[in-house]
Amino acid sequence: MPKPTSQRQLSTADERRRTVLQTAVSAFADRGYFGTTTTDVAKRAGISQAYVYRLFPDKEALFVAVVEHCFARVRESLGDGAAAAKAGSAQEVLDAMGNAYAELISDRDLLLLQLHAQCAAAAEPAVREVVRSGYARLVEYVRGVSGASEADVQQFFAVGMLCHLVVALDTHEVDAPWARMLSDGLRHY
Amino acid sequence: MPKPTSQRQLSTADERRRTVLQTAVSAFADRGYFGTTTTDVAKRAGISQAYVYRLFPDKEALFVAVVEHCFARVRESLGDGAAAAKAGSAQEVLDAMGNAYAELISDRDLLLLQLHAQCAAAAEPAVREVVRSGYARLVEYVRGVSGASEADVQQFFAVGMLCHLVVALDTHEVDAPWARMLSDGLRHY
DNA sequence: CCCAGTAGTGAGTGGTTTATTACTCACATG
DNA sequence: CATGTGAGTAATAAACCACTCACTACTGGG
Repeated sequence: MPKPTSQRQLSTADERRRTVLQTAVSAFADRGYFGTTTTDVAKRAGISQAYVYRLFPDKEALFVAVVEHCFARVRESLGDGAAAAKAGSAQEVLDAMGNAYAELISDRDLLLLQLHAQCAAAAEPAVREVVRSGYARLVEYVRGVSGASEADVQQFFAVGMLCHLVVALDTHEVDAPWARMLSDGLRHY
Repeated sequence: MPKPTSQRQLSTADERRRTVLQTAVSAFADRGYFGTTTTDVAKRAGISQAYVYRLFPDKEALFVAVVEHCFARVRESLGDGAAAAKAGSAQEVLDAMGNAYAELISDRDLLLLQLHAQCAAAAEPAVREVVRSGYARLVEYVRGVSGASEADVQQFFAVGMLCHLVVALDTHEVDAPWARMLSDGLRHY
């Protein structure tokens, strides 16, 4: 969509790929891998649908790249949290990372994409692979940097999964005991 | 698919609706709401695609019915677990229910459908509604029958969500520390 | 100034998908 | 055995989707 009047700024393909990756997060966050069309992704990125196929070989590769990008952001955010509690006890480090994660996923799209990636992982081998290796990195990092027990690390991820549920259901807009029970103590911004 | 040779057994529409509901669980379990076609559902049920639309007004209503059916089965299985530990402490009742749930979801399809329902809940209001009320019933039932603290009930569901992750990723076929850390102590059959 | 290479698009193609319609067949009842 | 009703389907409409290709527009280097 070149604007004929203003001076045009062509990006390099690499730059464009990065911006498409970012905007594709919110595209896929809505309806997941199967429910999102490449046209949706193109529209959000402000490019033509055809150009999506110049930047990525096919829809699956695009989705995989988006998922990987999200895992990288999560990993980065956990790192920030850990850095903020470097000298603390194992539990303090876990808390700090939980906090950082909570802040990160105040961007609802990012969390929903994690959830959709998990769903698509069950159906598409390529997605399963990237989600597995994503969680592998996260689990090993959390265990290593916190020094917490395996059980505590497991608990840490269990609570993370609970976050996915409460965000997907938007329980905080439900005023009922069951909703409060599920989301109690989970930080959100 | 009437076999012209053998004598034909027509079902009533209600019977048929029930069998379609059951077989549709495994159809939707593979690729979720958006990734599964009504033809897939029809094939598994052994009826024509057109007849799916006689039995259910549209795809969304079908999916909602399937989700509701699954929640009913989960609720039932928790009830069985609770009955088996009627006189026990709160924690014993929770454990018994966890066990019953683990046994129930040794049927992988049932668990995957829960996961896909959660994903679709984020996009489709009708699905969100049924998933919300499904979890509402489960949470309130677990809380009531076990008498456990709110924190313990929350923990119970957090572990349930962790089950969704390890099944979606098939971690038990991955031989690595991170996979064992996530799935350790989770019963499976 | 020209030209090679890259950014980017319009206009499709072939295959699918949801949903409808018009129809056939089975069966119970009087 | 005529007939009404519900079970079930084949065929298709209409929209949509992943992916392709031929093409134009911009830009930097010689």
